[in-house]
Amino acid sequence: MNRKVKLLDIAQALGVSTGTVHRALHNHHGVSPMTKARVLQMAKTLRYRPNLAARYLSSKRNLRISVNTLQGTTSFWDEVRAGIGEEARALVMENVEIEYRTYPRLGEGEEEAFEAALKAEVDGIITFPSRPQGLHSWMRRASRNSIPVVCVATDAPHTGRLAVVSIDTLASGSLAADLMGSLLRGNGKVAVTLSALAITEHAEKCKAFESTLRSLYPQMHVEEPIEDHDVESEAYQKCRELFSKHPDLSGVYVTTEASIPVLNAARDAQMLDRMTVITTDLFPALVPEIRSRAVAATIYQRPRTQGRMAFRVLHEFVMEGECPSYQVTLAPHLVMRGNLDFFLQRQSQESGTERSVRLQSTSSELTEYFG
Amino acid sequence: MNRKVKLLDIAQALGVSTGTVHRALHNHHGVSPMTKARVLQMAKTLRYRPNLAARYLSSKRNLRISVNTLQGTTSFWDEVRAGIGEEARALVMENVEIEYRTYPRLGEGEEEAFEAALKAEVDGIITFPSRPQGLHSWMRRASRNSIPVVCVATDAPHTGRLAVVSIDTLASGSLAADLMGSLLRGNGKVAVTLSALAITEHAEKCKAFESTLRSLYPQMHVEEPIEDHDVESEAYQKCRELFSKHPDLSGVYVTTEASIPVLNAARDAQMLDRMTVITTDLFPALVPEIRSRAVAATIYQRPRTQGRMAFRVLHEFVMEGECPSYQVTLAPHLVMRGNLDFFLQRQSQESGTERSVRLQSTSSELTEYFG
DNA sequence: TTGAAAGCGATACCAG
DNA sequence: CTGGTATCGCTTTCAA
Repeated sequence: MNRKVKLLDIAQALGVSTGTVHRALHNHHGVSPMTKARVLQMAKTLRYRPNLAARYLSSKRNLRISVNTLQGTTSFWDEVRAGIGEEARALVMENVEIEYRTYPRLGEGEEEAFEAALKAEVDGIITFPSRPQGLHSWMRRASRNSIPVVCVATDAPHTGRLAVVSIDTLASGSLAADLMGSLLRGNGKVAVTLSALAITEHAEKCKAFESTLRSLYPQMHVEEPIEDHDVESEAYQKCRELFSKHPDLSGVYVTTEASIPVLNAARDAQMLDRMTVITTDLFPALVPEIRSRAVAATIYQRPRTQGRMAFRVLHEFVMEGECPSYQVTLAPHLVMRGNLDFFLQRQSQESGTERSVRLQSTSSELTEYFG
Repeated sequence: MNRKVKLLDIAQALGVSTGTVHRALHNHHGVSPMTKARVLQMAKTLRYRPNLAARYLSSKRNLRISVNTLQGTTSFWDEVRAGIGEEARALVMENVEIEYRTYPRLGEGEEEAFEAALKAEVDGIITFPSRPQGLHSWMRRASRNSIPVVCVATDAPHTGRLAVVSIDTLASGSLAADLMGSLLRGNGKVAVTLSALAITEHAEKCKAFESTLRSLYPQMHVEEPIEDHDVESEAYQKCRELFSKHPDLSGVYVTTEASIPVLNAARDAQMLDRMTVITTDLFPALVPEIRSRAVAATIYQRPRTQGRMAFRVLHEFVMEGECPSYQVTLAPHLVMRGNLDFFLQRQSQESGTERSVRLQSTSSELTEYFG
């Protein structure tokens, strides 16, 4: 293995200066197309790769990235933001500023937040595209201005986004189906609730659930999915209707965070104790329901890890000019009463800022890492 | 936030040179105790933290770390090694040499491997302490020579090791118990197999399984654990005995990789189809068993992630002088027939070296990251 | 035991 | 458009 090739090598090979090489490589203005092409070519044949330490050391500029997410109405987005912050601290030392822009409800103010980020000329955006249609033109504009955008939790297709980080919907839905089927021993009628079929993520989970159930437990039956449009009362009402129409229903899979109204509906219909409920995410109100076995299991979407990955991907792209992966899909965790404490403990553990410092240096909490 | 404090700041504050400060900070020889103390003190009051980029850039030295693991008899250790390699490539650019030392069987040759690593004067060791007792004195010696050791998969207590990376045994055992209990609807007699009760990791899983089952499903009964001492024939024989003694056994939880002999024993005893089997790990021979539902679920121990984390922790310590966490425990993944393909796809996917390169630069596969 | 100074490789100027 | 060069903070070597 020869010595690493550096800017000077390619400069000398071409009889130009390192400055020129640098400008060519970063397509800065003021390089003749001719020399630029030659530099690019030579860089490739020499297999040049930049020394990141040197770049970081000499670079004055500091990254500004905007994190556009839902306000902390639920713990999910708080965790995502925490993950982003942790990874930022772990990966780089200073030179990264994170600007949080939050919006109060799904689709409410997210376009404004995105626009604000663009106006502020940030170097990158991490966003939860709750209404991809509305965001579409903004994201395309970002793409045109070559501002990288990473989606978390949900994808926004055809927007030129750099990457998505999300839980694998297929694995989620299929796991829920298999678990449901085996808990019910392959018999019975079950239902699925989701926010809206128009949301890719939910539709995919639902489809995976149905198809897995159909293929692995052919005797079981899945009712038409319930759309709650993220409105609690709607979820409650529609479930009540469902339950009265199907008093023999034996299971429900809630693909969204909105499991509480479903549980309440089942409880009020006095059907809860003979039903197997599988939910999504993990938040305080769900804990007692899991403990009491009202919820058989919940599919934990690892928000902290999603945040970490989103930052990591974005950072790697901005700093190194390359995206490690355009689609990061995580395996969901299954939480049941048995291992519930394990997850709760982690959540609380990382809220604190306990640190173990040996010498002097930065610190990063790795305990829940990859949780 | 003031400008970052650097070596020069400390030096000027003390009226010495940066060289002296550097030597004091790294307790190199040739610094008077007096100045050393002053430097250390000043560094602390000034809250000095080294600039890692600068350090990396100027440092000639390259890290050598030894990875001592079991030979690739099973896919588990291959995956662990792969994870280590990936993280090494992702985290640093060159300057890290990994020396793999493998031993053929549990406890066989691992002391020699460790000794060899010490002799080679590596900067750090990642090891699977299959027989902690035997390794004990070697590890203490490493500790005395301040060579950091990170354990993977199993801990080696009281050895002065820097950190452990492992799957949370409690979460594993409890999840298995809860799943077993709910699949069997809270009734029946079940058994646990393990390698040996002397191995902490196995004993913990077993204990967690028993206690969770007892508390959540008090009507169920757990037989005495079966110790197979990592010998396939022993596992098979003991299971045959178990099955003939308890023809009404309705479930088995295999806490180790040795699930195949258990399944064969159950099959030969013609009890497999009325038993619920929960296994550990995921390897080729297990795949058809999961597909055929001979195995209800397997607890995946995320070897690749364990490897990544082990490297990450070690690297962070060696480079930055501080350990992010002395105990990294990962949540296990539950794999059932429904989500099996998801995991298989990942495994194969990462074996390949598919890369997506945008500009020029290093690449790291993040797809399974945090898998 | 200490100080002074030469790099490390890329960035960002200022001249030409 | 291009070349030259100071600079980033730390490590390391050579003198003193």
